[in-house]
Amino acid sequence: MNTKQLSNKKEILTKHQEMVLKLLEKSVEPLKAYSILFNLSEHGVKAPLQVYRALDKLMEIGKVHKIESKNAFVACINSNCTANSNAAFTICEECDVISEIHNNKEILENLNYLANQEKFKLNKYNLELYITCKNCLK
Amino acid sequence: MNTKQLSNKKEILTKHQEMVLKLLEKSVEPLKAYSILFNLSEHGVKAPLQVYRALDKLMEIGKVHKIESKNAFVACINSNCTANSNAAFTICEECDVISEIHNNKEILENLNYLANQEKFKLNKYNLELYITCKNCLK
DNA sequence: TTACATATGTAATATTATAACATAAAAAAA
DNA sequence: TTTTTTTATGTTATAATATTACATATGTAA
Repeated sequence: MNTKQLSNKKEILTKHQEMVLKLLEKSVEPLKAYSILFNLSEHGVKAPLQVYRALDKLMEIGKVHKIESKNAFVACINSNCTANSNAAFTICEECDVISEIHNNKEILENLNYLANQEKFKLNKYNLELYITCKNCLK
Repeated sequence: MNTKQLSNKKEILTKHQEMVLKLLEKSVEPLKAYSILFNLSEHGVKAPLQVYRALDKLMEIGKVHKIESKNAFVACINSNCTANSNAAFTICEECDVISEIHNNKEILENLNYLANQEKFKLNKYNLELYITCKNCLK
C-alpha cells in the first residue's frame, strides 16, 4: 500500500464529478440536474445519467446536498466536509433565495435527544425552513 | 349567512379530496400520487391532475403532508390540524418505515430562536430524519 | 493475467408533475 | 333573481425529473 492509496480516496473526483462540483460552487443558487446538463453539454456531458451519477457520488461524499422540495442541488458550504451529512436550509417563500444553515449544534443535540428517547439511531437529517427572509420583511 | 357557511370552509371537502384523504388515512405507508390515482381509478379519478389538485388542497389545509425525499404523501396524524403546518418525519433507512413525529416543542423553539437571531420569519418547516429504527437496531 | 470492482456511454423508458383550455357548479354581489 | 366572480372539474397533451438496462472500458487487487 503506497501513500497515494492511503490518501482519502473520496477526494479523487472523476472529470464529470469535478465539472459538476465546480459549476455548483460558482452558482449563487441551487441548480437542477437538467440545468447542469445543459450547462455542461459543450464539455462532453451528453446524457442525464452522467449528471445524476456525478451528483450521486458528490452527495455520497458530502460535497453536494439536494434541496428535496425543489429538486435542486447545491455545493456544501462546509468546504472541508467529507461525509454524507446533515443539511439545513432556509427557503424564502417571497424571493426564493435559498441559504444553507451552518450545522447548528442545538438542533443536532435536540434531535439526538429525541432519538435517544424514541430509541432510534439518527443517521442524518434534512431540514428545510420555509421563511420570509430579512430583505423581504422590510 | 347560515351556520353551514360559518363553519370552517376548509373542512368541506370535495368528493375527490375526500377520497384521497380517506385513502391516505387508511394506508400504513405514504402513498405516491400515481398509486393514489390507480387506487381511485375505479371511482372516477381518471387523470393525474385530479389527484394532484386534491393533494394540493389537502396540503394547503394541513390534512396531508408530503415526504419530499420520497415524493410521497401521508395524512397528518394530528387529526384536528387545520392549517398548512410544520412536519417532521423519521425514515428508517433499513426497512423504509416512515413515521410522523408529533410536533416537538423544543425543535420549534430552537428554530424560532434561530429565526430571531438571523432576523427571518419562520413560516413552516419540513424535517426528514434518516434513521435506523428501534426494530432494525435489534 | 485473471478477476473484480468501478466508471463511462448510450438509448430507451419510467416516474412525477404541470400547462392549457373548455366547461360546470357554487357563492357572493348587484 | 340574474349577473359576476370564484372555485372546482374534465381532458389532452406535454414538461420535468429520474432510472433501467446493457455494452464497453478502465483501474485496482489478487
